[in-house]
Amino acid sequence: MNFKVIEKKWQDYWDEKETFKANNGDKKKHYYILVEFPYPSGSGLHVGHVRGYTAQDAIARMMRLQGYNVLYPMGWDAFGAPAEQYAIKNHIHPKEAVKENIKTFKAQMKSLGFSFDWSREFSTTDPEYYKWTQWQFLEFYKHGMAYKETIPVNWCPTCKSVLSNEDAAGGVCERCGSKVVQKKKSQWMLKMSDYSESLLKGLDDTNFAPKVKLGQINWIGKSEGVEVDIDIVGGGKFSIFTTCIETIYGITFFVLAPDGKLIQELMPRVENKKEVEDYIKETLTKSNMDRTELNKGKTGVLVKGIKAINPVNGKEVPIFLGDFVLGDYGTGAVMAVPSHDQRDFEYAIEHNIEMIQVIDGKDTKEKAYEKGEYLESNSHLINSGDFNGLTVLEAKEKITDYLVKKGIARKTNNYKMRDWIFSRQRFWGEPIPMINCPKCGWVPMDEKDLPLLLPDVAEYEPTEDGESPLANITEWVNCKCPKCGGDAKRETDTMPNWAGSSWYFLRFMDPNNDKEFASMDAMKYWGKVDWYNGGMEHTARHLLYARFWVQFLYNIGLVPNSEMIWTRVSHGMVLGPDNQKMSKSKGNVINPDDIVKEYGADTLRIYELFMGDYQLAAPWSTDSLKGCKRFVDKIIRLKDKINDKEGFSEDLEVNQNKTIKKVENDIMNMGYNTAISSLMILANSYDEKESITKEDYRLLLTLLNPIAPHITEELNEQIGYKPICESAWPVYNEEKTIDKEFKIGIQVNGKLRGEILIAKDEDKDEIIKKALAEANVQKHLQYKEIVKTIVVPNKIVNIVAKDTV
RNA sequence: GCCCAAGUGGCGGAAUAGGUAGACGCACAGGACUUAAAAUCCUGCGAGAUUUAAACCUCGUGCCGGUUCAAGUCCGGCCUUGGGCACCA
Repeated sequence: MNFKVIEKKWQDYWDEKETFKANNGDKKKHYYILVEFPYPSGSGLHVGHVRGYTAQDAIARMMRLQGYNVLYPMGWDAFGAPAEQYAIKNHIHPKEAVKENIKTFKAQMKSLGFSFDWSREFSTTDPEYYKWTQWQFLEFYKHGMAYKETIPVNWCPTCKSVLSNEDAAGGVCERCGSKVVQKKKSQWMLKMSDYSESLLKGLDDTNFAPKVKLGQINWIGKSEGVEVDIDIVGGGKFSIFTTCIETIYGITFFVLAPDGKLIQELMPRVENKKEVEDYIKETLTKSNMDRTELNKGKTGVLVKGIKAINPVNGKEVPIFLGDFVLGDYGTGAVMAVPSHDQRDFEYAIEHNIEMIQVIDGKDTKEKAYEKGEYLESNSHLINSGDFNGLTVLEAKEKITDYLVKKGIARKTNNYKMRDWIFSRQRFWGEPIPMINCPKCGWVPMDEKDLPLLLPDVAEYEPTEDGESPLANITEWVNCKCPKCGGDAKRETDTMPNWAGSSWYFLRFMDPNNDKEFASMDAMKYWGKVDWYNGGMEHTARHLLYARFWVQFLYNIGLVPNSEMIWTRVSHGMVLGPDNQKMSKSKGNVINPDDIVKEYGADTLRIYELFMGDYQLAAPWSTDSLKGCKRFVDKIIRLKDKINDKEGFSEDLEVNQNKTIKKVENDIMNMGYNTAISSLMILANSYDEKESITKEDYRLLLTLLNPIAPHITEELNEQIGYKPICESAWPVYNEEKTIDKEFKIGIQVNGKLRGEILIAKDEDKDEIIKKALAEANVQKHLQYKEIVKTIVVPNKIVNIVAKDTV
């Protein structure tokens, strides 16, 4: 059988009949299945994409047969640096490059038979789409959620672009791998930090996989603590934030952030100005990553001439600068308690500072006695004035109360999550629709003028000084102020590629709407995305950005729910045959096109789901793939066994019912590999028989159809049925999923000593009688007295016996 | 350093709620069919002791201990690998 012909035939059939079109407002039960839309890179679809799409496709296809109105859409996340880099490298316009790449991707997806509703396809680079991304940005601006600020940002000298903290992870540019440096730049920011608590709480309204939720929680990084005012000897004060107020009596120094405002204010009083200024300068050359590198020395400098006062005991202690304290986290100043914080401990040793132990229970000469440890043992306070003898937990509360009453402290929460740096000095992004007027300042564009199109130019490489390529295009930059009508200039920065992907799942619900980004009716009809799948690498930031975006839209009344994604799961990577991450440099990349050509789409689909636990990484094995090909061949061969009997074969009934149940449950629980294995078992049981009925055969085809849709449709047609995609999913009978007779194990003292055949739900006494009659069981009971007999219904018998002597 | 996940045959991996460990597939070996090969079919396949053979027995799910009639699964303590976050106070 020629799979190339068959696959094409059915793909055309589905296209023609619009089999996978989802209808807004349909009275059927509805279900929204989403996979992350890809960035259409020049290298084409990856076998990793195929794994995720196939899994979601299996759910979509099965649920359609079960009578659901399923929305399974696909689109393109085509803005962003990689598209621009690719275009620069290959000397074509990014618009053209993206168009080409989308064509390739789409053809590849079609060749794999994914049941996407192509009528809803769009790209984030379509003006009809990014018009709404810009419109939403204006909403952020109008609600005070977007602002411009000059901040030190992560700067990639190679890409000549600013990167978000997230993009600069590891001190290295995510895109090109160059070392990231710090640079001051005026940037558009979104006030994401306002949503810290709400993004945390919102997780309760989702059904994300636990590890996904945890990823969100860790990223938000809430810590509850106390902010305390610290007086400076001779006037002035500053605040510190601590989560360990119980150790306040142990303060032996304070550390200020070298890049903070505080040290600048204190500078006139500093005695060793030169030393301090040098240290500040040195710090500013380092990225946050360098500064927070664990294994480096604890650099710092004593600020001479200024001392601070410990508010609980009036003790005067020195102030240091240390680059491990960051200016933009907390208050930019910390209290240091070397006896109870390892980092402070090392700093104290390095700079020869005294230590005071204030919690009992462990020696602190070699190593700090830290929070994790002392909280667990709930030790007592020492050297802490009136609070001596209290347990750590009591002290935490009492000391906080005391300071709050005194009016010098406040209970506060700190979050690691910062505002979202929303500017990119790039050509290939959504232009930010803001106008800078010399008279009126920043003025938002009138929304009726949206979309603000990217100019059609030949030059789109970044400028040397790091300004966006748009800055060079004067005819585009120069404009009139919407407010006063005077000469003004456009913002030349563009949005990050995270922007378009933060709301695309809303657009899929109503993709052709030219009045609004999506109608409330459409969003209410579909509700939340029922099932969202993507790579683990996107579960932290993309998901967080998208949730933030949605929560904001909800707060201004534009979407019906504060969370628009119900279940989020992630799949494991497909590794190369060498068990390493696939990469061109390692030469271990498998191209799905080659596999489709040689083995067919169905075989590839089966293999990608059969290769292992869906949520874990699995290495590619062409040998195993061949095994799946053999399975497909076996399915084809089974057709020759069809006899002319009506209905189902009686002796297959239990196995068939079992398999329907298992396939259904497994697909909904991401147990694709075991679903396939149970289908193999069913196929094997058919194969053992002399002949099977048409109905038997059709059942197997239907069950396999969500995973291998082409060949099953073809065989189904050949035996004279209407297409599976227009038929119903079989319903199993729970009663018939269990054999009438089966074997159970007999144990003596927990060790397996025999097997007996029992009837389903057989009488306990009868089972024991049978068990005791087994020769080997008797042998092991010799010279023993039976103490207890445990019968687990339909599972196992365990006879507990002890020696009679 | 912190957080998360995972460690089961030669390999990928199975094992609803603690109940016969190794399903299913791959690889390998032997056999059948064939002029031959491919394809297909049959048999074997965790380690070990014993035996003509089988039955049977012992050990076995990263390591050490525990709970239980019964542990891959639960508890305590480690080790290793992968991923995430990282001097976040």
